[in-house]
Amino acid sequence: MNLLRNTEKHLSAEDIYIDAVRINPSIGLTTVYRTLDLFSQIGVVQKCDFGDGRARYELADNPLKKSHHHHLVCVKCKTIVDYTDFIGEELELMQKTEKALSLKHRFKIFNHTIHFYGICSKCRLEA
Amino acid sequence: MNLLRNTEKHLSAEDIYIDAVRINPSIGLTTVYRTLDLFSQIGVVQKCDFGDGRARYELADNPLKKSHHHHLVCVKCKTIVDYTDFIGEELELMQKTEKALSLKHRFKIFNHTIHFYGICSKCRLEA
DNA sequence: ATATCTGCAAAGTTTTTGCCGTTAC
DNA sequence: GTAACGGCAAAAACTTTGCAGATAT
Repeated sequence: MNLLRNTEKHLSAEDIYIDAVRINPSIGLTTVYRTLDLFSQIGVVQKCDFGDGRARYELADNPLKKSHHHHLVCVKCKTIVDYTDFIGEELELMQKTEKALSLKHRFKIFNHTIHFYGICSKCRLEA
Repeated sequence: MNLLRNTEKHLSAEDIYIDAVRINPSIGLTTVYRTLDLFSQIGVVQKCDFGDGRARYELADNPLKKSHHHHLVCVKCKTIVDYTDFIGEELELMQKTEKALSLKHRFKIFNHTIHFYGICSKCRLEA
């Protein structure tokens, strides 16, 4: 039961497990972790750690596709906002950097993430 | 006992705890976590999750300083390589993006990270 | 028949919480 | 005296592992 991770985005392993059980009620959480780990190692899925102790997963979009986006994280309440501003310019720089790093460190690179960290307006007022 | 996180970089909470105990043997791991959490919320320390289940911490350098760097992560063996290529160009783009995001989402942004994900040469050969 | 896949339960790790004594103002 | 800090032990949360049965080649 492998073909099901075309769901949404920012899903925790448990979210995915819940979805998966709806499709195949006999699936186990272990399998979800194993599959996710495999997928992230071959670059199909991007594992994201936002610092809340729970890993999130999303489809590893090709940076050329318009779904390509990055994240803005509130370090207090852990809210995650997706953004797509300046993605064109970002892509250019990232491709250049990726190329340089691939050569220099002999990595096969298949993805990248950008996180901005800050405090959202709600948390700033509450403090 | 707060003034001690001027150590090196990519330290796990436990690494820091071990260092801290050397300075003040009565300190507890809890305090390390509490202090680190506090520091990361005010932007003094950058909490980094590289996907190995253990959070790392490093001094949140001002992006203008030359210590500013980003990371290249092997998704297999979790090796982390620091890089500083194209940091000048990156900075320009990041500042522009940061400004746009601050306004649009009313965040107070104080840091950003860029991660490239791939497979290192060692792991590629072993597979 | 052999190798791979899977679920369950148990174990492991890392991080957080509750409680209470101590320190600071 | 009251509030903030800090440590210890216990708890919690997430993820991984061992094992045995099932599936596929």
